[in-house]
Amino acid sequence: MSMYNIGMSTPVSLTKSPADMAAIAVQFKALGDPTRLELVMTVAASAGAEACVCDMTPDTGLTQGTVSHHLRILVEAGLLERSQRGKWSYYSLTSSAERLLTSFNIAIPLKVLKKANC
Amino acid sequence: MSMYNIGMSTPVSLTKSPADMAAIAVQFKALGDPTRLELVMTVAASAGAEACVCDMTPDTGLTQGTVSHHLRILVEAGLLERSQRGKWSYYSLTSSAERLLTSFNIAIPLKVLKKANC
DNA sequence: TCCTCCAATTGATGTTTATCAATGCGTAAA
DNA sequence: TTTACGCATTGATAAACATCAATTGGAGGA
Repeated sequence: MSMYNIGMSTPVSLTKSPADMAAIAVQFKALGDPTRLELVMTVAASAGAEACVCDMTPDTGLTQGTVSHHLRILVEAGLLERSQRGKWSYYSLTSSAERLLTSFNIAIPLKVLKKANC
Repeated sequence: MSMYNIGMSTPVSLTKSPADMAAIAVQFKALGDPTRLELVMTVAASAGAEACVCDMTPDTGLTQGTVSHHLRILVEAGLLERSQRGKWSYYSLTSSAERLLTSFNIAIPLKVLKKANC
């Protein structure tokens, strides 16, 4: 594994393959739209950590079709999962999205906060 | 600070203001382009943690003007800094970008890896 | 079976974006 | 003061994207 420098000469190892980087770029791109970032936050903030389209649509001010379109992009990026129950589609965070949000300190699991003195 | 659930009912606190979220979306968007992600990685991997346009242009296969365009977007997103010395423009990571890459395990400072048993 | 409801899909449209070729702007060397 | 070099900027163009209105597709309920 090759070594490089980052910032003030702190040694680092670059650990991702080109395919990994491409997948990461797709996730970045998916979260780069304010509407989609809001949707992900809404899911994270929902009771049971899942939300259906009819819950999310009013907040956005967009049409149902557009929200559905954004949710599909988030699913294809590997950030949301879809599960249908009856007439409703429920979206929840993938573990990948959870790690991502936690890493960016956007949503911080309390058990991590409690370990802060580690 | 309001409380929510994430994943398997793990309690979390959402800590970012709308303005923060907008800025984060801009950074996600900037990194959502494969060329720009590559540019950031190139800077991170360069000796002295900085690179000039003439170094980065050949790798991308794009024209100099296009690379300059992407670098400007990264600067405006707060991910890169520009410093001119003589005829050359050197780009380096902002502390924001360093934290971001580290958080995503794209580039892992070794001193963090050594703390892995924490 | 028919009707209602939720969500996905389609087609169209205006906007944004990535890209190039060409030009302009400093800086330093000749 | 020319000349050469590195980089930013501009204008144009084609592709990608966000959005809406309308339609389609399932899943229950009447």
